[in-house]
Amino acid sequence: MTPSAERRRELLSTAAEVFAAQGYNATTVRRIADEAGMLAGSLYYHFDSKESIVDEILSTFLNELWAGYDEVLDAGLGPRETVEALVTESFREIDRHHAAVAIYQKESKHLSTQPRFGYLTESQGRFERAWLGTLERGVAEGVFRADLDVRLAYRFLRDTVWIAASWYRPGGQHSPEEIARQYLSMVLDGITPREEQTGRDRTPQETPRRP
Amino acid sequence: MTPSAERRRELLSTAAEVFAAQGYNATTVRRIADEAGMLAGSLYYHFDSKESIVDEILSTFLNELWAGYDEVLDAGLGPRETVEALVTESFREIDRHHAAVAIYQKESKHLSTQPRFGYLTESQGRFERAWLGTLERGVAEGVFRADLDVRLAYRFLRDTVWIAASWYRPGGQHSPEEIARQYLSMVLDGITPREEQTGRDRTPQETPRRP
Amino acid sequence: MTPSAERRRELLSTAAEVFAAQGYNATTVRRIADEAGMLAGSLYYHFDSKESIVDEILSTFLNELWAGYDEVLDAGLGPRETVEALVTESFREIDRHHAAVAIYQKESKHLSTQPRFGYLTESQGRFERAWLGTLERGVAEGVFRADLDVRLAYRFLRDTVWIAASWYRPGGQHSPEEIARQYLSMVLDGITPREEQTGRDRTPQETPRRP
Amino acid sequence: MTPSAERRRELLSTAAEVFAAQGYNATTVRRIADEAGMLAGSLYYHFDSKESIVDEILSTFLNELWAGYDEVLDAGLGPRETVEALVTESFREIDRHHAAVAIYQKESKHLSTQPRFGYLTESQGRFERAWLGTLERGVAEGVFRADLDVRLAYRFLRDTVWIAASWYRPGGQHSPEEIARQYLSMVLDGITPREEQTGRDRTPQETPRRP
DNA sequence: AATGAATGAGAGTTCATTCAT
DNA sequence: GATGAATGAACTCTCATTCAT
Repeated sequence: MTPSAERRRELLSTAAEVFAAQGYNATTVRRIADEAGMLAGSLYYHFDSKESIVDEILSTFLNELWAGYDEVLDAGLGPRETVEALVTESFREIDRHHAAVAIYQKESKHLSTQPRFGYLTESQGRFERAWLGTLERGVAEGVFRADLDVRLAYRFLRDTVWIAASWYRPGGQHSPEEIARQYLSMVLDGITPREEQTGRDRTPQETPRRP
Repeated sequence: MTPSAERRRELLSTAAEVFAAQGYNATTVRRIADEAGMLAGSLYYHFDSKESIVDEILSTFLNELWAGYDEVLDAGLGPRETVEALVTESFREIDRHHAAVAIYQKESKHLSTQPRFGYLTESQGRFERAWLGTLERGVAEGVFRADLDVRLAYRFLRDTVWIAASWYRPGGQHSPEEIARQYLSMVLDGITPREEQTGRDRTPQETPRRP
Repeated sequence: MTPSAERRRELLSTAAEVFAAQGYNATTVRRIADEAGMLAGSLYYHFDSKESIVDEILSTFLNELWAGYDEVLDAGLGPRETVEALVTESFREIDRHHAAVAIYQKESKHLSTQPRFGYLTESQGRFERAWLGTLERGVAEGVFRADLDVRLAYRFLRDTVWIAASWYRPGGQHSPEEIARQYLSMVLDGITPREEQTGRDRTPQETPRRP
Repeated sequence: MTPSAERRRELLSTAAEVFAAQGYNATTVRRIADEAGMLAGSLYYHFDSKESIVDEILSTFLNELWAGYDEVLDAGLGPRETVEALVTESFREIDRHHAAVAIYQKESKHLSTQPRFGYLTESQGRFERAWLGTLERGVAEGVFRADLDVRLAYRFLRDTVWIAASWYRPGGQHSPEEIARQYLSMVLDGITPREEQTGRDRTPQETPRRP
């Protein structure tokens, strides 16, 4: 990585942190520059515009996210295992890119109205297809409840996972895998006890962290 | 209701709609005024500032919300029934004040840093106590799973419900009670089938709409 | 005086008080209306504009002022007695119209640039001629010091008198005549003792208040 | 002096000129910017607000003024000489900072109500103590007339001197020292001739300009 | 006579952006 | 690579004024 690219990455990381904390609109480019130890004008040596900064933050994040997702989706897992793997992968992304995820969560609806951010809408579509497909397959195979409103369940799962970015802080007491397991146990089995439940064999297994 | 108060309510409703759609910061008072069919300056005959508009939107909403919540919390219900009633009440509030809820969801973190919006923080505290208490009681009584991480479950339930305001549109095909029932069935029983499940008696009953 | 004219006079008095206290520009017509117990718009039933309010305040004041001044100037007094009478008359005007005087003092320079307030400039001219003439006559007659820079002395006297409006409050411990006597003693005799001074016969006599 | 500080000084000087000519409230920042050859927004690169501009103008002026006054007050002069030196110093300040003095004269009453301008009130207090003390000392020592109402004389001297800023223009035919001499001769000896007056020895001497 | 609601011009201020140095 | 100074559009808000009632 060239030194220039390294600086760029630093700046993007700083900007993401500020955007996540204050919101895109409420964040001034001056504030970002302050945080990076330079003057507002100097940022324009590195980036075209404020917009192109979020753009790069979000697209970088989504590229990585889909690399992980596609690996899961192409692995030929069953519906339940797919759900478990997608959720776990999501919490890992929150762990690694929590600022980008928070921005994505808060601003994507607003930003996606602009052509430049068309990929947000596109990504949302892939998202929807992946989840809906998995859920429908699970219902068909009897792995998920027959009376499930899959569209509602899709929104439920989607929101449930990403909203965690609003409170999750990396380095806390729970690893992303731990949080994923807890979430999955609630979503898959519910918060009320299952009488016949033996525990171990129904609770989602820990997915090993990839190297 | 005096015509003046009626006009005020109309304007607040218009403003709430715009705030919810575009975000507080991204919304100009000109836009609100446009939508209300007047000039930007004219808004200031009715309100002190843009801030006092959101303030009134949010505090009105929270007052109504807590009226409903308190009724539930004071009813002496069991933990499971309390959760059901709170979730149902929440979806009703989303139905009635979907714009206010969306604003609350998106902006309260940011706004609550200002003293004027201290009641947001306060409300969040009451919220947390009500939910945590109910969950803990449920675990103690064996109504909820013993291995539940209640703090995590609290966040899960809280966010899961409110985030629905971001996609819920009143007058759609599902009534708030219907959506609440579906959500509750996922949260309480999970999305995987329960072998011994008799269905009817474990699925949350429809809570009758209050007159 | 018709009741309408009476109300008008009240409003003008109220307005003058506020203008004097806060300055013309800094005073909002709403503030005046508040003070008068009505709404801002209602003032426009009585007056054409904010400007016409000051206009009426100032022109009324100046008319009365010049009535008094002209009486003095036409009385055929000597220069010293003329100065004494003008100063005394001025302090009486400050006593009666202290608000108008304060406005005149603070705003006339600014207002007189507008054609509508041409009479302010005109009045200032008459003022200057009256004072300068009196001073020159006094110097010629040996009543005032021969080395006097009359233009400087004119400004000195003019400012010295009117500036008192900025701190004078009617009903205080000194009557206008008393203040006039003190001022005149400073201006005419200076603040250092005159060796041969017998006091009584050199201190300006109290001018009897007109009925 | 750095070029930046120099620019700042220029802008302050321009602003002071406009404030003095039109009054603080009546002056728009657009007008100041015009006069400075820039756009309104550009002023905010140099200053926080319109208020902070007057603030800097007034506080800079008062600092310099009190430097001069304190030198006089600490010099151990007699009361008459102190009055002469203070008046002379004042006219020099009017000469150097005529715009700031005019602003001080017109706006300080209004501005001093704000906490930020508390130093105006404070300065007025020091002013009062300095003048009153000197006058009282003079009366006690027999240098000033025994029948002097010192509070009245204080106001008289204070206002008389500063009001001159409203008409004084630097570079006119009279030097500040010349005007001070004339003023002092009126104030100390009065405008009527003193029979026994020897002239030279009682007229205030020209105070040499400090290097 | 007065109200209530609005107008519209313009105020102070913010901020993304530019560019010569 | 970064600075310092500026731009210009847009923003929130103020206020004198209007007018139907």
